[in-house]
Amino acid sequence: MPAQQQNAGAPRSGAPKRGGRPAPHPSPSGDDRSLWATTAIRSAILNGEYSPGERLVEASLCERFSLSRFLVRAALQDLAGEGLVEVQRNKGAHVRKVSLAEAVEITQVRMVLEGLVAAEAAKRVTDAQAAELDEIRVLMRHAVEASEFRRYSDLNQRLHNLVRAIGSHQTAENILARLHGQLVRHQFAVSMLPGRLAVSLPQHERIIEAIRARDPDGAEAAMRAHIASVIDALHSLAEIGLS
Amino acid sequence: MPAQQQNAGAPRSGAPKRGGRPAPHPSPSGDDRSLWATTAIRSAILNGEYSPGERLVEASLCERFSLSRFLVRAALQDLAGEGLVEVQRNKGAHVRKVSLAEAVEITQVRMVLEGLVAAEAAKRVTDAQAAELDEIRVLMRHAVEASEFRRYSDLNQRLHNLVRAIGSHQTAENILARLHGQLVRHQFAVSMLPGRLAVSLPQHERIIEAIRARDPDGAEAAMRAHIASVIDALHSLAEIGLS
DNA sequence: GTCGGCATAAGTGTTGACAATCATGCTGGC
DNA sequence: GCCAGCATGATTGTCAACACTTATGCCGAC
Repeated sequence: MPAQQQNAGAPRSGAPKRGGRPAPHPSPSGDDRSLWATTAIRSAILNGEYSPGERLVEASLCERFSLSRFLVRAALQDLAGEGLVEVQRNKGAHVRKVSLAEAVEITQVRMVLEGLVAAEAAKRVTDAQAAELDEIRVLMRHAVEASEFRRYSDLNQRLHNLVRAIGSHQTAENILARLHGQLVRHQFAVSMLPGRLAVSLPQHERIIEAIRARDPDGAEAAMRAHIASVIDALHSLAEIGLS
Repeated sequence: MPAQQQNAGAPRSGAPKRGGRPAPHPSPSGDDRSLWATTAIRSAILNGEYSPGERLVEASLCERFSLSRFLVRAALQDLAGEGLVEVQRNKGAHVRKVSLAEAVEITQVRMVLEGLVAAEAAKRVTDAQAAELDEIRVLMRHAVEASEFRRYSDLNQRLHNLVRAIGSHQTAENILARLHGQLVRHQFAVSMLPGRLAVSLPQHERIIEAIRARDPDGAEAAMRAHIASVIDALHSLAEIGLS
């Protein structure tokens, strides 16, 4: 994925040398270390152990994860394909830094894709799945009443995952998974905006209702309306100055 | 530059199962062979020189493109990330075979993404771009009147490219480019269906009109309607038995 | 004849070393 | 003091050889 803007960035004030990384060794060996290497580095990035723009030196990664350089390189190439890191020839790999404008673009794409998936879900939903949707709705209401941010956020994730599962659209799911990784950071900020919870709940309820009613167009519209409001929230983040 | 590496690669016994590949050497050397390797193998696949499901043996590719195994492997991994090839551990790489069901999924995703891009295009179109759109419309009409399939197909491509350019949506464009590569074969078959030309023209005209009228919702709807009809065509391909 | 098991070939996975390139600090002249 | 140019260290790019896995064909037992 070509980045539109190269941040030729001056070395930021942040510490280039970190005292010490966690250095976890849950399974440094095994049958398929290639897959594990990619997974390990990916989750390190997603957990924020490497910040956006930070350089990923192959030798350091080798040491930290007890991997050969071969595997590290393969993993970095994979992650570059996922849009999580960016590699420049002879310059090495960096954690990709997504600007707010890019975050908006990504969310727009999410909007239309999740809309598609929601429509498919409305066509295919089974009674059991409908019941599970309803269960999530109830739990969400309780979470909002109790103002439990964390719980609501988990339910939000669970709802979107369930909708994707019901929709069973491999192609869309793959792309969504890729995009999701690229803006974990931004999404977190959005969910923290004041009043977001109360705005979000009725939108989610409308999505659930449309799918339960097996109304594809309604489900797509509801999903798009929901994510459109996330985009608005992103823009207001820009005004506040966070990103 | 460096001493030209000779690929001592494959001293195997007579292995050419095929009469012979074209074996083009337009630029076997240069400054960045890594990128060239990926490009070369990709276009070989897209040109149909390797058919879906066919195995891509590293040594053969080395010989054919005069590349080291290292570069071939890197290229295959890249193409796997693009969804053009599929690699199985210890089993090697194959040209990915997209089933008709997958082609439908991909086209559905294209539908919503191109819809998004069309809407953006309607918001941003300049007068000069509007004029170019109109030019394409005129040429399309002439092509249909003369029943010039090939010319119409080119114009179709040109129109979609122009819309993407106007829309300026990097994220959507990247995904669309990836998806496009995955179904060049199917798309060709669709455009050959009888009557496709006459059906397609008014749809394209509606897209052009909506963008020229700076009507985002109309543009999105028109684009979606157009690609939805391509999906119908794909289904009818299934009935005929082609794929 | 056919089926299981072994020997061998074909092909991929991985490694360590070396070359090329980029970043950095130093020297010397002005 | 400042800048060009070189020496040097750090980091990535590439290779050729080797290790491992999977496929293929042969052989003998039944």
